[in-house]
Amino acid sequence: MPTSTVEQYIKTIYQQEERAPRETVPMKRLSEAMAVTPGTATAMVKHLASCGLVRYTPRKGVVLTTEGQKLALTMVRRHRLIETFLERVLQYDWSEVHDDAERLEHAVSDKFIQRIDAYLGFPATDPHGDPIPSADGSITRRNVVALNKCAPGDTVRISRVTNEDPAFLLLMKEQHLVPGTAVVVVDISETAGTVTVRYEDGAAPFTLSIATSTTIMVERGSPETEKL
Amino acid sequence: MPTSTVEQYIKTIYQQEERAPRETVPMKRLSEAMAVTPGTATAMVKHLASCGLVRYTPRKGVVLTTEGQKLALTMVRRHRLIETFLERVLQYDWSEVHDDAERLEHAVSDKFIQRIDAYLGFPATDPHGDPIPSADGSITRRNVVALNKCAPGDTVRISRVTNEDPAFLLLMKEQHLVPGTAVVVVDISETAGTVTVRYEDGAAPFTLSIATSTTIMVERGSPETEKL
DNA sequence: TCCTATACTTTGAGTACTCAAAGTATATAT
DNA sequence: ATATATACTTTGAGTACTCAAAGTATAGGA
Repeated sequence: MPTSTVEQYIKTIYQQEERAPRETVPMKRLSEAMAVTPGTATAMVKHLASCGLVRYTPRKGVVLTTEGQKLALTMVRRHRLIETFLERVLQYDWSEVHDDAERLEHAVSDKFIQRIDAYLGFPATDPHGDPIPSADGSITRRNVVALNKCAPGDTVRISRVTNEDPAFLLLMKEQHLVPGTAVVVVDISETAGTVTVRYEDGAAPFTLSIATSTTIMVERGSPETEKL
Repeated sequence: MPTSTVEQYIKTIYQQEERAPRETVPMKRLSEAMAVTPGTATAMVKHLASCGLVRYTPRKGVVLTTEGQKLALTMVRRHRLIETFLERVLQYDWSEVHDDAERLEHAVSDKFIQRIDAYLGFPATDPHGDPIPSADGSITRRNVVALNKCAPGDTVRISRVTNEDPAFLLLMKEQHLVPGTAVVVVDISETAGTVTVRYEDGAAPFTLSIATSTTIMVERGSPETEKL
């Protein structure tokens, strides 16, 4: 039985690997993501290696083993199902779900997760559009790009919002920039560092920084095109 | 912020005080209830006293302070609301709810509890008939007696089942001996050590031991009488 | 009154984390 | 080739628990 601290480290390493695939995760990034000192991260990583959850190369970094990936996907599944449950059933706003899910995911049983999965009708994604791994650990990755990688004129549909900042999520909801919404890219200005989008229904256009737009993942192609 | 270990000790002391009111809880009972060695209980109790949660008299025992009672009632409220939620929403059997609730109660936020309370329609009791303390810590105690304290011929309604053994709870459900059910006491035999009850609808009577019958709390008076 | 069983406390040590601070390796710039 | 910044590791110590085992107080029986 892994402790909840171990679960949290493994999940964090998974998220760091996701952000930069095919690279080892260095101690600096891990310790910052876990909000601990580098020495603590080193000590923990040695322990994780002795448990067979990661492969650790001193002064290089760490990668998850197959077993580590399995545990990570279990935790991601728990986290995302709990987030979905909090939003859909207990009326949390999508900006509020993260912290509570972070604490609950280490306390729930497999039975609890199975039951909320069934209660929610086996959802494919959480409120942020993140895919929910299945019980056997498989995860479907959709073909998405960051909003800032689109070209002016593109019609795109918002698929995921990976930024967890509650204030940002609140703003996004106000502007209806949530998974499922279709928008047209009006302008991307490297000079101003901004991205402007407009809505198909003709509402006032909205501008955000390129930095934050990297956290908005979209599917290319208008909804109409896909229907063909 | 109390740790979940502290929360668990306080809740356990509360339950022991409930079982024998107006007495201090000795270390032996506490250490057994917590499944730790007596030395561990002594050390912890000193810590709880230094936090102002209990009053501790060496070699006598421990009593909750007002602050300790407040924390205990918070934990009892959480536990019972979670149990109710697991049974009513996630389709757990009442014999299964305890263990999951025991782990979740230390991980949930106040907001989570508020939302569950509202979602369930502010229930007064949990699946075992135990009263759920309100958010301000008040608890309504109904006037109940143990089944073995009744007299043959009494018509009683089951109010609480304080035995947590899953096998026992499963049997009780099979026999419809759950909170709300009205039964007539047929016979109490001190010699045989048994209590026999029959159902008002004429189903076959059921016999259980006096020892287990002490965990079944009932209200005296037939439902008809109460309607007057 | 003394004796003994029992309950209780104390002590020393171990686990699973954490940090601060000192020491070491490495990439890069000069 | 050497210096330096940075990343990283090691060490020593602290917190919050836990147990085993040794020592102490107390109630009740002889």
